Amino acid sequence: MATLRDMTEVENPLVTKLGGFAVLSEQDRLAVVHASRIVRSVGAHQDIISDGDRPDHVHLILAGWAARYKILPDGERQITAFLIPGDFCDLHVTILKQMDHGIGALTAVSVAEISRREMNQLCDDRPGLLRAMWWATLVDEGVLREWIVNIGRRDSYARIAHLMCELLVRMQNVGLADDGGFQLPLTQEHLADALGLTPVHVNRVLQRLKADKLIELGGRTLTILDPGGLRRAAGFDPSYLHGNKRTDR
Amino acid sequence: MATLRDMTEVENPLVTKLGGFAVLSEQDRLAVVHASRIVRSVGAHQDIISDGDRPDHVHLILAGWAARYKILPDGERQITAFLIPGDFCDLHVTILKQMDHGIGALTAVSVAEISRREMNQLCDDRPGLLRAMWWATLVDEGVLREWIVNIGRRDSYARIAHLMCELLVRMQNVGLADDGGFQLPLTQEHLADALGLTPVHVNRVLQRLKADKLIELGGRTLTILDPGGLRRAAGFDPSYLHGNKRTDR
DNA sequence: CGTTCCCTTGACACCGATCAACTCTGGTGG
DNA sequence: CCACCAGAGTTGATCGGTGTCAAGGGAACG
Repeated sequence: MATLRDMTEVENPLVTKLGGFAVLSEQDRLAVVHASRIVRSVGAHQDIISDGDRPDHVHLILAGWAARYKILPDGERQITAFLIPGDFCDLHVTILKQMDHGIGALTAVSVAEISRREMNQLCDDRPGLLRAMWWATLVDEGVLREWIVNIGRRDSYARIAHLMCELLVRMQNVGLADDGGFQLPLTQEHLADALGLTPVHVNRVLQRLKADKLIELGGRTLTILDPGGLRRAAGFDPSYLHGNKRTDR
Repeated sequence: MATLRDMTEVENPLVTKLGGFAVLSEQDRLAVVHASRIVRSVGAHQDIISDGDRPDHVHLILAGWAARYKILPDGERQITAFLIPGDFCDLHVTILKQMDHGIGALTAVSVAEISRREMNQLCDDRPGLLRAMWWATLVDEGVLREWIVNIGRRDSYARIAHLMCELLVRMQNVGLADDGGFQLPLTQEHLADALGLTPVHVNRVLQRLKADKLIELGGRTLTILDPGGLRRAAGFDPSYLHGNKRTDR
């Protein structure tokens, strides 16, 4: 029978994600799990970190969805990233004076809080982990660039399709999705704020994606009916996610 | 009379940029200059690095303008970053298998090529530099996020104004601009590809910015006539650039 | 059983795209 | 020195994708 400890190890999404990139030793895995032991729960619609904060520890999402966002003077919101289990909120923000954006919980979220000191030690002691976390950081940067491309140059139909393709791969990389789909707890307003559209228009485009038999979306679950068709509609090329062993062909 | 060597030291834009963030020792400065000794010239419209490359050394822009870009299946281009003197093209790409985007020279460009090994040594020997380069990396990430906000939520007028505000600060940070303006060698098509607009529309908006006496733009030089007005029009908040001592109030 | 999100729908407005000239400028070669 | 040419900027007419506004419907939850 699995002990609670075993289960925590198995389910740590960061271990899953990094393990898809590099071979981690048993000690690497244990070190990550150990570092994630201090957990804070954040309710939906609460900030995990606010604009202007200077956190003294690093936050790692263990469960639930969050979003990086900025608020404009006129009150409009732009989401710059969706954070899912295994994602760091602020891996290196201690170098800067303060956060230049907020991170809000979209659902109930569990975050691990890892002290600066422990983080440094982790990187010093386990170069394999350091390298793997570097990789994760660079992938995050690639995602940012792809979002610029998505918002700047794709029409609303391809844009929404592209986001879904990306989220599918990322959810697979942490073991939270199979080929058929995953839990997507976002409202149409969240999608709109991430994609530079209005909720009304997102609604209409989602209906077209459903009518075209590319997806099903209801309750809080997204089903990908036609992965190839969705990728084609999106012009999705996953190379910017830099190959997880699990999801690469 | 200044020797060539002296001039190189004084003018190295990375030294200027990092010096705006942290106090660098004379040795730090010399180390940067020494590392930048191998220079390659790239003609306008040439790629400095192409999509799919796996460079074995790091590229640092010493003079001229370049752009990160991605080409979509339908041939459309999206620029995801403008690179100016003092900017790294690919600071950590050696961790990844290959580039997921290209970097093209917009003007004639001088790039320093710094070997992976030398880069590592630099960071190991000079923790002050390591920290300063971390800072530069985090600022680059902040810029990416701000571009998402810019394209996603600002109309074309504020969008173009915002880019100009950003470029002004960044050019000031490397000593290539005063309060009044700077050399801007971009075509209207470059601006369009960066901002998710068409060249025709960029043209019309530029005319409005001129008519409103916010800027002058002709030849290859941008003059900011009304910095306050431009910032207001853009909704520009420079905090995402994380404070250079030179340009902070 | 009511309240509160969230989703949905329709009519209409408008920003920015598209298409197709035309002009200007700087560089090049005769 | 001038004629040409290519690349960049400019202009006008028109189109269409997405935004806006306003109202209604439905499901979850106390």
